[in-house]
Amino acid sequence: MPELPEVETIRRSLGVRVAGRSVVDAWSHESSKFTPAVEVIGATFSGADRRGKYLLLGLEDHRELVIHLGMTGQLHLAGGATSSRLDERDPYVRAEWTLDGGSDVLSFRDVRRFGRLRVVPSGDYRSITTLHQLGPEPLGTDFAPEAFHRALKASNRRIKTQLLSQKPVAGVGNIYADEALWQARIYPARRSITRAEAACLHEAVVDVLQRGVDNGGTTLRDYRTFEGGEGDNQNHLSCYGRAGLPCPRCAAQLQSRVWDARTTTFCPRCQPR
DNA sequence: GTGATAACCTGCTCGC
DNA sequence: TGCGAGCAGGTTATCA
Repeated sequence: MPELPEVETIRRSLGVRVAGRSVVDAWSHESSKFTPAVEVIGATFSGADRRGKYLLLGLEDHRELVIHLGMTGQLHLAGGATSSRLDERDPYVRAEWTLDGGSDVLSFRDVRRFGRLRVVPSGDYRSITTLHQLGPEPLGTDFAPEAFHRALKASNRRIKTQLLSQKPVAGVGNIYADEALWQARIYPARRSITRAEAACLHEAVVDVLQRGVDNGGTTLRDYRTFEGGEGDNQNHLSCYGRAGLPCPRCAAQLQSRVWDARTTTFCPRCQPR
């Protein structure tokens, strides 16, 4: 499932491929999650940016095409204009944009339809609540340990649930939350942490996300890079998805539990209550 | 305002 | 072999 490293990996490839290209035609699935795709017909892409897990495709008419990949979203640029025949279209493609020249098609494929598209005025995210209220970028200079601790203290929810809320910090999903909490030795269901623990978690969040970016993202099932390849970070995970296996740090058996409808893997010895 | 929970969605795995 | 149940999880809506 695309989290910050996966979206960033896609952004880096996508930006250089679509900048300066105009959209001459578009198609969308009938769901209102995807119909905004056709609003960009006639516009020209200016580049690709990212906030948290949101991909922001700038348009030269001062708008942005905001893409959330959800659980299974994939973006792909294909040559050869293969999209015109409805009966030949991949049944899981939810939107397509035909670029100038007519031979290149940018497609958004999303098997489980958890993804969504939106077109907004540049920088105006008020209509997208989560994006509007998004916490600081973890790999940017605004993400500071003190503010992170204050944000975590502001709520009584479980620490992991708070990380997934995107408010204390942007871009963390289930995989990197488990990895960061394991690295920081913090029990995921804790409802408060000390300043020192928050500083440790801050460092772990930055570390696991940067490692994810460096490894091209984590491919467990659906995630693919813009070129269609797999990431490599799944080969570097210490905790997520390893329930029943020995902890790489202390060899205790990693455990799995469900909190707030999210499966969480943790080490009962390294991450005590 | 806050926290918890259900719903959305479909492929895959597992047990019978 | 085939079928049904359960699971995966990011975001949004709803309820207490």
